[in-house]
Amino acid sequence: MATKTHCLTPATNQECKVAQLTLQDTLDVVGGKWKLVLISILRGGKLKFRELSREAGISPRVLSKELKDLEMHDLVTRTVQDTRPITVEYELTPYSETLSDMIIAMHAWGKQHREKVIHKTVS
Amino acid sequence: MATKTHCLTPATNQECKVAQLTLQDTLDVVGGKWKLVLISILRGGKLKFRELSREAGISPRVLSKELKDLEMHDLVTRTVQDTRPITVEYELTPYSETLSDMIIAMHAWGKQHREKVIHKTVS
DNA sequence: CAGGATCCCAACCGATACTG
DNA sequence: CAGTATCGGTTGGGATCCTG
Repeated sequence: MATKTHCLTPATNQECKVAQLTLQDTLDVVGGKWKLVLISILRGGKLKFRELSREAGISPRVLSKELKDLEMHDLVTRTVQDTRPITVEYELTPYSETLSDMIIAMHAWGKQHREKVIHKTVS
Repeated sequence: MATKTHCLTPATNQECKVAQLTLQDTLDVVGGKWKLVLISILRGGKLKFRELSREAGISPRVLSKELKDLEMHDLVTRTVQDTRPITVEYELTPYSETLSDMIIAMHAWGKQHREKVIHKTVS
């Protein structure tokens, strides 16, 4: 095949494959319907389980799973408060800040895209 | 407000909600398992349906659906070639370039994250 | 309140076979 | 080759109830 492939950086097909896998790594960690939304919400500060559930509009069962995943990837911390009844606070880790560029880019794109769609619809 | 795009400091709940919806808009368009991978692959140049299927490791049925979605959002073009048998080429639109920042950020994060995980595992 | 257990439905997705 | 149709497995996720 014609190897005029041009990925993110000029590269061989091999490197293209690697780039693809790298992208998929990212999607494995923060892909899906909720993870980035939750992280985005937590950027506003720590929240309790229930608050988070309400903010995101996500059921407890799914939220619980998502938070476990995020915790496993060192993106959020889970802290049990010694109250009565107990409450649990979730907070972003310093490591989660590495996602900032991505989130900002996605947010910017969504905004831009919405405006484009509106233009198209109106015209 | 132009400086801080996120609700870190004193932002209203309203603005947080809007930010969340904007992020979800993006996820609606390019979220899921395949869309960004396909776009990433097509950055290497136009490809025929089968080539794309092989490159991504995606079944024809799913690929067909994904491409329709992408085409609908003006991210790829579908061009029928007058060959025998006919072939169809898929190519990124100029508009798809607006996703560059996002894809680059995601790629960079995946790379960085993999290295971090390796460190953790080794240590 | 946190979050696990259960039930159940819908979407997703892969494999394969088939048609133009 | 491009793409659809069919089937069947897997996953996602909402609702509800339940316990510590």
